[in-house]
Amino acid sequence: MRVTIYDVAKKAGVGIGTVSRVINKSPQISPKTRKKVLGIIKELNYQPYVMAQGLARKKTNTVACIVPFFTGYFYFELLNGVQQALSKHNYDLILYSVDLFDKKEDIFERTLQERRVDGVLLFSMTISDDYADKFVNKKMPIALVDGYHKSLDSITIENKKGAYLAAEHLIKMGHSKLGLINGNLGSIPARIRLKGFNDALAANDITPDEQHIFNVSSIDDPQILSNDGFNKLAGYYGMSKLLDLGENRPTGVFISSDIQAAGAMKVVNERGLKIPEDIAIVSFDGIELSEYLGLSTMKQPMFEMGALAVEHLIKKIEKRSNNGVFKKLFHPELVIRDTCGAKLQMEKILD
Amino acid sequence: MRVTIYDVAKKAGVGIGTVSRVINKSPQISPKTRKKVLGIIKELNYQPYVMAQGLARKKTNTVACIVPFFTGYFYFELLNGVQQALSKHNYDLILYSVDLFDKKEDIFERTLQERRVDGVLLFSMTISDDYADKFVNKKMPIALVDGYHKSLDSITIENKKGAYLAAEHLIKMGHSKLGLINGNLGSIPARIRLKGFNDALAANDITPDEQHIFNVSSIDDPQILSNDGFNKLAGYYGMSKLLDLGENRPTGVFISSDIQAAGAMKVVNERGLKIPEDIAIVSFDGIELSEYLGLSTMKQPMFEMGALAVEHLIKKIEKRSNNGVFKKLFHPELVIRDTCGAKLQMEKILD
DNA sequence: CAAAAATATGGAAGGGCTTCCATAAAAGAG
DNA sequence: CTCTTTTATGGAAGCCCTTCCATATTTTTG
Repeated sequence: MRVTIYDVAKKAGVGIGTVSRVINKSPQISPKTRKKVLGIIKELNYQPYVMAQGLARKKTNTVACIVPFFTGYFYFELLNGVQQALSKHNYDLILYSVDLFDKKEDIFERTLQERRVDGVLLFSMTISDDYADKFVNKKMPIALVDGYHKSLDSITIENKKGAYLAAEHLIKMGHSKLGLINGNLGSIPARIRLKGFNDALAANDITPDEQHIFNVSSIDDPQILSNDGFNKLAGYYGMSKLLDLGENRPTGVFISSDIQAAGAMKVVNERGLKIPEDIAIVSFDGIELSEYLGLSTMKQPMFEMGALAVEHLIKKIEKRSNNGVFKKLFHPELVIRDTCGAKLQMEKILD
Repeated sequence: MRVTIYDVAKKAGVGIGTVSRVINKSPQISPKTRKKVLGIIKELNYQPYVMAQGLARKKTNTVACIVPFFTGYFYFELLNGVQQALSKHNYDLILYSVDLFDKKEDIFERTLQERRVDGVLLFSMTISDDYADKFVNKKMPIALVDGYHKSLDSITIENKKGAYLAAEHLIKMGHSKLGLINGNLGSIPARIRLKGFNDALAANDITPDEQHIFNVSSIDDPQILSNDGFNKLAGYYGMSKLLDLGENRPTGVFISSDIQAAGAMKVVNERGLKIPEDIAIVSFDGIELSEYLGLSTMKQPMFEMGALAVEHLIKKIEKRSNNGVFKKLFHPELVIRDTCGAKLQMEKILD
């Protein structure tokens, strides 16, 4: 039979309320009693039963993370930050992976109703006004990471500035025929990155060439469209299109995610072209993969974003935060590796 | 106020027991009543409250996954299989990441006592006899994935055979100076892979050269030692040592994990050597990264391993399984990409 | 030293569900 | 149409906690 609070109370010769107060570190317990009860707890190896605590407190000490799992590594690093922050606060993490669109709403519905969790972390996904309202009305704390909704807390990255800096860097490297491989323009990051890209061109008096701008929206292959086009295949396909232009192809390409860049690099290699000599690349995200590939990329501080999201969410859960909508914007940082050509240029200068 | 089973019962004009039975798909409910109650449930948008269910049923419908998180991608793919299998059975996944050793035992203790979960999946970790007994005694189902304990269910990979095949492949490619970069020999996979490697050499009348065998155990840099040496840095360091041998270096190297291979490839490139021309590599694991790097590797069917682990665990949880200890051995499969030199050789032949 | 205030403790009620036992309704048998 | 069996339903008790209210104990104050 399980050891309950009653067993502890009886053995310690106190009431169950007292035991409960000891467990919950209530200040209004005499040191003597506390010590006695703590002794018995250890002796019986008692541990409170979370389900019962949850029922009584109406609190689960658990947070849901909804992650578009299939996409890969980006979330892994975020998750790491999240996990560490949560365990510091003694919260558990329930992981929901979403692949299909309707599954997302399913999970929203469940988290709102079942009350299995005290709060929700939503990664890289959109949320309809409808559900946003539901979360607000039901007072279920939610934070979007790498996603945006006007009435919800969100932690995002300066996408526009990132794209701007990436393009600017390529321009500084001497490229004037600039390409862009983007995700689905239906997604906000894709739209904003396009804007940043265009701004950089404009600021440098470069007229964008429509041919050099690829976005996944024109395609209807579901594999290419998955995850809003932020996938390997889309990168492969996009780069093929650019290379098909022959001499007209761009010489420097900004690719809106590392994962797309991985695919893009593959085609470039397959066609016998050299990176960065023939085509220079700067991408976006800064996942670990970029390091292995030698990708020059705009790095997002993912670990920090995950950790901050947790800190903030817990504040809301524990009502230690005002009720305003919290928005935090992180800045991406240009990490120069091999694909942008900066190192190569530097070597030449030094020679 | 929350919608409870009482609200539904009242509105439907039935008793709470009836509502409960409808929810739990009890057969002994007349179709008429079922329909009526189901209607009200939808109308009130009622959903049972998991904490209360958990308390009453003494069941949580949740499984804990204990993962050595920091290491990386290997677990990501396993997790994917796990997650999908779990959600099919309507179980939730609580993720515990372990970095420090004592944290592991902490989590064991908690899962055993708090009863927050119905079962545990332990990835790539050892478990002491002591804790193994505790799990058995407390009847808490647990399955080890990529780990072994005699009295617990486990799902593992044929490490010896995998290493054997990898080495054999290199030998077939014409290499006779074979190197090995291994993890910490304190870990079982590292020991077994060493054995497989040696067996392959013996079977082909090659005397192993001590100099060509690197294992992390001789080092005391904590970074290199982390995760039993299955990390990038260890690979980098190990390969440096082999390359330091100059003309004496091995021409073909079996590296016991993809992640180490990534580090190893980096040094090889830095030193201006070519893969596979100067050094051929076959590694182990088959994580997604290996694809990007063009690594020839022994692929573990990770998704399947994760999924099977779940299926099995749930059977145990739901008592649908006999009580024997379940052991399943998966077979790794050689995936030929660029680093082993097989493709290159093939091209030469075709020319 | 008594009265008032502050502090510590006991335990009933309540949280939302499942389940068992008792009872009511329906079906079958004679 | 009545009696027995089967099937369907109602609701109390129990799962293990927290919390509030009532009471007991200690400390402070005049």
